[in-house]
Amino acid sequence: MATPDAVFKALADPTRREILRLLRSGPRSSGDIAAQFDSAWPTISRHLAVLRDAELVTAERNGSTILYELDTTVFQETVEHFLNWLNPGGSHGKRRS
Amino acid sequence: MATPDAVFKALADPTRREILRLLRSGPRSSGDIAAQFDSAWPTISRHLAVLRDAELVTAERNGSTILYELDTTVFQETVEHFLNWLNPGGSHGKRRS
DNA sequence: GAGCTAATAAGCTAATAAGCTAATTATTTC
DNA sequence: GAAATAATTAGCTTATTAGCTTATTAGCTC
Repeated sequence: MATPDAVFKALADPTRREILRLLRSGPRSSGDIAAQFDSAWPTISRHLAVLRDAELVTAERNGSTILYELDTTVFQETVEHFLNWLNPGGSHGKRRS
Repeated sequence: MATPDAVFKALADPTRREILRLLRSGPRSSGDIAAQFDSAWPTISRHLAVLRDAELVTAERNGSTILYELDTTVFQETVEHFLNWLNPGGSHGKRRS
């Protein structure tokens, strides 16, 4: 399992969140993703590595390209766990002691 | 509203998450919080400032001390918003419902 | 106001992370 | 195997952040 550190840190960058958003519509290749941004290709590649480490995306080679795919399970588990951890007895809605 | 940047960045540090955990049991003074950690007092004070900026805690002066209190609403809103944003058609609460 | 305590701000150092360009590793194609 | 394309890794620079120590602000007590 990815650590909360890795997950939250990965999400703290707007470019990376934008990459995740881009992947909502389906898997895309690294180059395809990089083409959507102004940053240089290697820069996006490194962002993708951070997202991979955090297990927010999965990468799979498909012939000559590598397809990245959104995976929200780790995020959801991290958040759920963290909410329970923060507010053990409580409701999930609003804080209400 | 605190930006997602601020919220996720604040949560990316284990010391800060531990501070939040500590505040589950109720409001505490800065000094009281700092006493629970090995780090120097000003260091914890700065972590608290980061948490304040992210609106994950609220600070209220109470006589000579300042009381910090956990506030989970921003976190919950950020996460909820982000999940919807990520997974527009999908379920929000629990994955697989 | 002087003295005391609680907390933050300022200033510094070391480590981490983002961005670039150039070089390297895979994979397909000829 | 050489050439071409896709993607990552390496190396560098700059900016941010965590940690410390010292200095300053805010409130209380006398």
